[in-house]
Amino acid sequence: MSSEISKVYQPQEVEKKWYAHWLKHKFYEAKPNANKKPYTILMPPPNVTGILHMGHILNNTIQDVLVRRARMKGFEALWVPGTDHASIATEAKVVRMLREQNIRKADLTREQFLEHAWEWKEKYGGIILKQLTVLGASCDWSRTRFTLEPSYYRAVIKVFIDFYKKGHIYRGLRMINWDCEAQTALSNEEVIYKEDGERSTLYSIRYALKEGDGYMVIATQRPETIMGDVAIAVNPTDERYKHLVGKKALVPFINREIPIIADDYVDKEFGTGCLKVTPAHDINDYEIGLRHKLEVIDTINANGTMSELCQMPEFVGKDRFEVRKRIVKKLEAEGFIVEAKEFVTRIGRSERTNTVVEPKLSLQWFINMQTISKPALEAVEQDLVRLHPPKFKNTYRHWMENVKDWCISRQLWWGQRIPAYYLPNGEFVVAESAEEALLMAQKINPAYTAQDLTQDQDVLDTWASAWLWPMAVFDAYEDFNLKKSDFDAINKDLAYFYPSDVLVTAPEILFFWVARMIIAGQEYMKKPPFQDVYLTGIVRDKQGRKMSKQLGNSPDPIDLIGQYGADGVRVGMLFCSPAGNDLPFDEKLCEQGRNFANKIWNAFRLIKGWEVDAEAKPANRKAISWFEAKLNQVLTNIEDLYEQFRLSEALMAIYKLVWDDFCSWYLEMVKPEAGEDIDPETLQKTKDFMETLLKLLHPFMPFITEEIWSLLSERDEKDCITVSAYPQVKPFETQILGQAEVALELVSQVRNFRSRHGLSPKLEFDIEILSGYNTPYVEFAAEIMKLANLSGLTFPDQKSKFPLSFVIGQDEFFVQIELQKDLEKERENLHKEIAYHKGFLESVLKKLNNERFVQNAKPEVIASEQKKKADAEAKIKALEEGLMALQ
RNA sequence: GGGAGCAUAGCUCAGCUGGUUCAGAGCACCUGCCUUACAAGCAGGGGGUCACAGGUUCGAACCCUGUUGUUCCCA
Repeated sequence: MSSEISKVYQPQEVEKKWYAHWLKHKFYEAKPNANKKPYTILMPPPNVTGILHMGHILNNTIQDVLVRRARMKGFEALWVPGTDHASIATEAKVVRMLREQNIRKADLTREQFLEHAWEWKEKYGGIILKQLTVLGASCDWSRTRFTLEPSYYRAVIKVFIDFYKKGHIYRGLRMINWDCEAQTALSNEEVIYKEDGERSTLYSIRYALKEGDGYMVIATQRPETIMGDVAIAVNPTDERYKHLVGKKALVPFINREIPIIADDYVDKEFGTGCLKVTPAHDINDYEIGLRHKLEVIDTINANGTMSELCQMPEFVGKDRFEVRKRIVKKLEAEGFIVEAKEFVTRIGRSERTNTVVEPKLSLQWFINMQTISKPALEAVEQDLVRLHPPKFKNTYRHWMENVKDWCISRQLWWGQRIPAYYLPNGEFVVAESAEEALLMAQKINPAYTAQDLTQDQDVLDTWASAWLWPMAVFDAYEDFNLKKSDFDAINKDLAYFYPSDVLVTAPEILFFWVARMIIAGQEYMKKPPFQDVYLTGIVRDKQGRKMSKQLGNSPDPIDLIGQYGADGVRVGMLFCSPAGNDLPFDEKLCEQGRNFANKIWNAFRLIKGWEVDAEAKPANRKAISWFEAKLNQVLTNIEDLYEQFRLSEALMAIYKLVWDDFCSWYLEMVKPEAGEDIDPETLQKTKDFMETLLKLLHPFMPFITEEIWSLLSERDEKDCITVSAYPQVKPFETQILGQAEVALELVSQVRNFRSRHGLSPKLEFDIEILSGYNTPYVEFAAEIMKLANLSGLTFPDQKSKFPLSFVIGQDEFFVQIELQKDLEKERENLHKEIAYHKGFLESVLKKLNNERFVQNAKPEVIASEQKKKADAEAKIKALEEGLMALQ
């Protein structure tokens, strides 16, 4: 035994050493190779603002497993890393940072602000990618991309222009979600609602009718918007108000005359059944307004304060929530309020700033999704893109069939600036550059100069750049010709690596990102950007809560890796993560991963410690043949599991193969007795097996496998497991597997027997076997004797005089040992067993005696029932005889 | 409010076209062991009315209906 090998596996130095080694030899850099098939994975680019959390660990471990396996299987495997500029999140971060330095964004020019933003990005933007190296990510770092770098910027702008020319992009007045704090529009997906709703007050307010003394009572939670009211709506079937439809009411305080209208949207049950219609401040009211051709009165400014249009000077310029408090008091004082009650409602808040989102009519840029989304829906429907697990197909279809236009403008500076240039006459032109825009403008009026043009102040939604990721990472758009709306050339990288093979991401961004990437891929490449989408679960804590910074319930992945090793954390993460299922994370899983690494380490130590006797004859051919068959059987299964993206099951299969079959059975079979040496053939075969197992393990546990690989034999420094050839399935003997199963069951039963009778494992004895089929016991006699510590196995013609026996199937085993104690207990056990089998026999007989069963069931089913009957009868007979012998 | 999914051992999940690969795996648990690869280990063991109620069938964890609970998506 080489004493310098530690008894416990110590991952820390090993991991650093090998990661550096891999990078040094550029093992993970890929380029088009005519002799190999490509295998591509594009990393979902993490936000530059983020730091590594458990979700990243899960997500990137899965990608790494897939790409490492593909690389070993001989593909030109490419994993492209990168980061996303995340416009809102990053801008918010930079604004906050500047505020701490007493700098206000409003005091900076656009250029000055962007300088700060870039500085921030350079400093903190790469943290996650750096952290991924600790996990062992086998990315091609030479291809690291950023969604705001120059060539990517150009791509986004080209696509905007191309879409505009094709008529897919328009500028329009729409009701959008407005973040009053960030002062920007939000997409629907950026508005979040608290799960259980939020408490609010529902006010019932009296509106006088124009004619007579009557009044109507409306219910609202936003009394500050009443000055924007343009109608009162009731349900057309509501008998209470039918007679009022067509009449007029008066808005409190300002006494504007508004019509009373009938609209299906109104819920008779909610509040009083009368709805005040405020098209400027509610999306549903806006739609009612459109149907009834009502005026829009916008009483709230972009920053959330009341505008002049509210006609109440005392409120102008005051925040809407403050105005709500004040106007309630005023309404109360003047007797307008009938009732105020608490209720639970859904309030939309900005994902980034948590401000209550204001529905706002605003001029924004939109992408019309109707037509362009069709090919993307079909791609999934026809399984050109397969979602894993497939249940997401429903969700996807539902979204795509009800897709809404996509608001892509954001009132921010950090991002790709919209390439629209406004002219003094109110028109605008869309162009790649200011110079080009001027030329276009001069076609409208030759007198225009550069000073007459103003570029749109807004930038594009981050997803409007991220959706080009599969193409832009290969610089596809550098060859895009706007004039003909097509590529002049498909560059080598793009031609070779597009489409990618698998996208691994979270279901939360199925629409945000995945769907839109498919749309863009179909639009420009006429091919979806990936074949399989593996949707991971959400990592939750033990109590089932989502892990988040606010809750502080997420362990720091870097600490975990320090504690359990990267391999241990990877394995722990994957143990509990079937695709699409949330995974309740428990540090214990990492512990299990670490323990597994240690087990592998010790198997290696055992083999490494063997002294070889060059003269010794091969002693373990049976064990070797068996393990070879077992290995191939499991490998077949593993391949199948990978095919179905059932990674945690594939890992479990390997885990059991290594721990149970290899360590607990095989190594125990071939292990030389203490002080003895091993024969050369067994040693060689065992090392080969170990290498094969290491290769199977490598995608999951890259570091320990590389370390052992290097220690197992003398190797050149480029001879690394990470670039070795993955094991291929070979045909295997099934017969020997069946025999071994029978033989190993006997070993277990002998151990069980010892345990039941309190016999030491060291006490040797003979076993007599009475079986109709001795082959398995004969073939594996040596292994059985070694593992069960028997002094002999014999096959007599008749029953033994020894009273202690046990039964497996139809086979009886007699233990050659005089045991006086515990006869009573033994009898009890036998009684129990007999009772069980009699019960079982009865249930079988019930079937066989049922005429309808015999008539209807398939012949093979009947045959199997008959075999069950025979087995049970034989077993009962044997057990009863055993019982007799004990009397 | 509309749609989709899920409910199997203490926990996390397998269980394909109904029938011994049908009640399984890993972890946890219990018992005995420091047996010179590994106590981060070895050997053995217990544990589930397959959410509930009906139905179809010779036969249901599996198919159908309803109920309850739960998760997600959309409004």
